[in-house]
Amino acid sequence: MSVDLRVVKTRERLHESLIALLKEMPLEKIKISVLCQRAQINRGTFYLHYESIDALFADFFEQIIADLREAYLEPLRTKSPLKIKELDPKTVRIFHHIKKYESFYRIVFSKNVPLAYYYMLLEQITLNLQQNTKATHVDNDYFIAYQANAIIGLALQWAQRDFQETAEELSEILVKILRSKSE
Amino acid sequence: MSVDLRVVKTRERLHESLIALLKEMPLEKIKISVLCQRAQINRGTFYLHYESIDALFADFFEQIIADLREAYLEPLRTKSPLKIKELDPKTVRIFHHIKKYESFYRIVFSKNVPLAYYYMLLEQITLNLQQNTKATHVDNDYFIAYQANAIIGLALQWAQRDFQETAEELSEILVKILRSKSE
DNA sequence: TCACTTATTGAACATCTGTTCATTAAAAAT
DNA sequence: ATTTTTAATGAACAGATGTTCAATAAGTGA
Repeated sequence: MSVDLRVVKTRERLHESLIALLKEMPLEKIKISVLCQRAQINRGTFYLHYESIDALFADFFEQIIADLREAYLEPLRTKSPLKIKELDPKTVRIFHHIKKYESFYRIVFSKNVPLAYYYMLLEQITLNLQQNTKATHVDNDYFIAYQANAIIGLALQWAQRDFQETAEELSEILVKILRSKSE
Repeated sequence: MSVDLRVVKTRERLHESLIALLKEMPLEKIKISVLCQRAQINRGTFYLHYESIDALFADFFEQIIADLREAYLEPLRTKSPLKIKELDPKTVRIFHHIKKYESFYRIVFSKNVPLAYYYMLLEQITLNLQQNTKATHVDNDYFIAYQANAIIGLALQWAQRDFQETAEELSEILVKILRSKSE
């Protein structure tokens, strides 16, 4: 009753093939036909599993987002919800996460890629913020959206600088910004 | 030495054709072949002007961004740079701008569209913020990136709510958020 | 092990893409 | 008004897409 082994193998081969090709060319240049050739998979079979290269990549990114979800749970074991004034840069996990998967986030943040990946990341950060903050504002959804996008904004800027700074430095910048407003 | 009339006409027809088709189907479903058929333009001619449907749309969006640039200059005629504490919701123009071009921003914020449009909007908001704020932070670029993306974040949330609120309400929410941090 | 279920295959098809090139025709320059 | 310039055309091409369908073979379950 579990998943058919053939399905598992096919998806595995497609995944491996994508990773291999990503080392040779940008995501948008990868053709389904070439991917399948490499993976030794019939092109028609590809469409039984994914509708596009982007959907295949989204499958990967889903796993990465899952890792972010778990990373966020870590600092919350100590105390929750966090208050800005007590916020220690060391409890901020997001930038370490991004650095860990830097090669993926270079793609996720690249111009020719669909906005869908941005939304996937945004959704997870939003969920994390919702759990960590009390609903103090009347317009809480907007407040959360503001914060979540602002954090991604730092990540975008970081990417634009080719990830020169360390994750710790980014965390400190975030904390500094958050504190600078409650002076 | 001005632009050849034929070029102007061709681009005009392509623009009109795109607008017409956007009323029938989402951007990503518009085929170059169909667009050219409608515009009575040879398909090869399309490629003399644009490399893709996305590039054609970007051409439109460029004009819209230009309108945003001008709209931002308006409240600055009174006093500059603005300070948060004096910030009046009526001086915030961004949400009126988005509401004005709502049908375009529904596309710009949609999942299957390239991130490039987001960056175009981000760049303009960033430029506007850079002009309106003094460089108080050491990490000023990050601070600006934080603010600019946060504002777009409000717009994204607004779009997700199908633009139910008025532009004034969004402006007030922004001002409220900015003030709530300097209490 | 054998019968069953179903994922994968290969071939074929219409459509769309991106490009080339000689020809035509529209606009600019004189 | 005529020449010159160059944008637009139409045809043709290889390659990629997305889909269908009967045949095959791999995996499941008894």
